[in-house]
Amino acid sequence: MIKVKCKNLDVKQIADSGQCFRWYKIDEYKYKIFHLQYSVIVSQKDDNLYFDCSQDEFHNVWKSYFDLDTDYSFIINNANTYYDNYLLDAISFASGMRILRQDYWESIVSFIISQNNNIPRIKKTIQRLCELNNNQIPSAEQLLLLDISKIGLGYRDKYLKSAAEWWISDRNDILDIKGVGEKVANCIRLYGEHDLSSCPIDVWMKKIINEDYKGKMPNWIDSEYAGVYQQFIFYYKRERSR
DNA sequence: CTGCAGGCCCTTA
DNA sequence: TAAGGGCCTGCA
Repeated sequence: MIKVKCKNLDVKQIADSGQCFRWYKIDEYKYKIFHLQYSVIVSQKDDNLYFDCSQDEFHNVWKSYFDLDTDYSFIINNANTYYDNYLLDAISFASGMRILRQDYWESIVSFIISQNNNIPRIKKTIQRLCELNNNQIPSAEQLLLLDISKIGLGYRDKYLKSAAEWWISDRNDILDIKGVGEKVANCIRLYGEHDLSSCPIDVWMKKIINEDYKGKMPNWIDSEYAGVYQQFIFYYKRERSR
């Protein structure tokens, strides 16, 4: 068991932020998390995180996954320069939010599935997809060989096949994938490439812009941390609307 | 029963 | 920076 002290990290906030779909809640502040070929049980008490894995695995895998080398207090302080009270309220509400460094291919698969979909079904579908492949996200090559027509993907099944073909043909513009538009592309850039300036504008963000920003784009939208600020606000809005 | 959930594709104008 | 209908599925 590894114990790590972490500032600006709240596993519950991350788990409920809609960026990851393979976290399984075991208990309050305790989750089983799958990433690549690894899985770990993580629990949190105050600023301490407990990882049920070896020192080596923590340093090679989970430290990076949780983005522990990024200084979120800097990103949070930088928000003061925008004089945006809604953003500052969201940050104080969700100061443990982080952008995980998820696998690029898994992000492509996950966020294609997420389109026009709800989180419980996204999670269920991804789990069934993994069950077809020894409880791991199938690689592009494996995906092309699998029958994915009966796991509840709906019309998105052909988009996943398109993504697999795109991957194998070694292209690089994700917008060439059928089923990837601007919103999904920005999710892939933010969560899969850790491009913190990418800011997915989904129906919730549109609602926030309309209701809380009077229809005007926030002035931090072109910031190098726009994706992180979006994550604070998205979580804040959704939690308060429950 | 309808409506809808963190969109995108495709047709049409 | 065009607009809008259709789309799989599960759940309220």
